[in-house]
Amino acid sequence: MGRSPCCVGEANLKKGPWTTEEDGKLTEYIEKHGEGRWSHLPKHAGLNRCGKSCRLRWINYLRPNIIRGKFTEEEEKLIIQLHSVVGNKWSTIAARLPGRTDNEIKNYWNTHVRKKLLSMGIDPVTHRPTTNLSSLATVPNPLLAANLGKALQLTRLKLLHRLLQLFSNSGRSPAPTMDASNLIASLDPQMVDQINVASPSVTTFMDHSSTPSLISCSPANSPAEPPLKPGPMMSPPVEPCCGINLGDLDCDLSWKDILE
DNA sequence: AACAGTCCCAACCGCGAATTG
DNA sequence: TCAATTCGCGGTTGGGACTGT
Repeated sequence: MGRSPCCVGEANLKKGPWTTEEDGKLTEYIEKHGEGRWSHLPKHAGLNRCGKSCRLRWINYLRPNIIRGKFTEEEEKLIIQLHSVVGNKWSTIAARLPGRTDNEIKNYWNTHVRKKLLSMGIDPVTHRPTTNLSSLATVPNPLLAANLGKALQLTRLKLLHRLLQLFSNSGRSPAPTMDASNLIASLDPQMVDQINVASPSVTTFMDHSSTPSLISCSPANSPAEPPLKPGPMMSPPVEPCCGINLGDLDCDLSWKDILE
């Protein structure tokens, strides 16, 4: 059903950063009465704030046992691993990182991990090697950007070559993937000529207009804790396409494999 | 020192789910 | 059963801190 915006009609409610006095009032009230009934809390605690704002302040900042400061390597690894399973379910991820809040993890992801993965050529959404040049272009490192040109051309070529090998091995005509035609279009024409010598069917990609999605593999390892429900970012069970099990195909196409 | 650009994070917003009456 | 209310979540933003020129 949803609801109207929080605290609509409540005039003059304070917004913005909390003062130490407000923090004190909120902490004192919750220590006395416990969490919950957030909509009534501000009135009873003597705060001129929206209940929602109080809840957020408590959960993300005032609650005891909150760990503040830099994330450890172990935490970062765990976040990446969990994200690959559940996607942007920050609260689910936070539940497995004691002392960390969903907001903190979300911020950390958006400011650090995302960029780190992109700079490694990994799509932070799918956790797969990215072939999307626009996402690579967002990598802030100018050195990386400067070196991208030739390296990317080579990488695209290898990726295409590998795809073609897989398709030809299957005995089927190549069904273009989401980015295959874009890859071709972005290639240096001379390079396309070169791969045409080795794999004349490359340019047949260009004639296709349909664009099936690339497939993600299920994560190889999941936490030992109760099984996590994959989030919406995870691909549905892999369906055979053109008689090929694309799941297997995609698993075979690891980034390392492509580059080597 | 001054300014511009970028980074980072606390807090806000709006939505759907869950609960209540 | 259903509308109203409350809660919790994920996306987004504002502005202070930091860095480079």
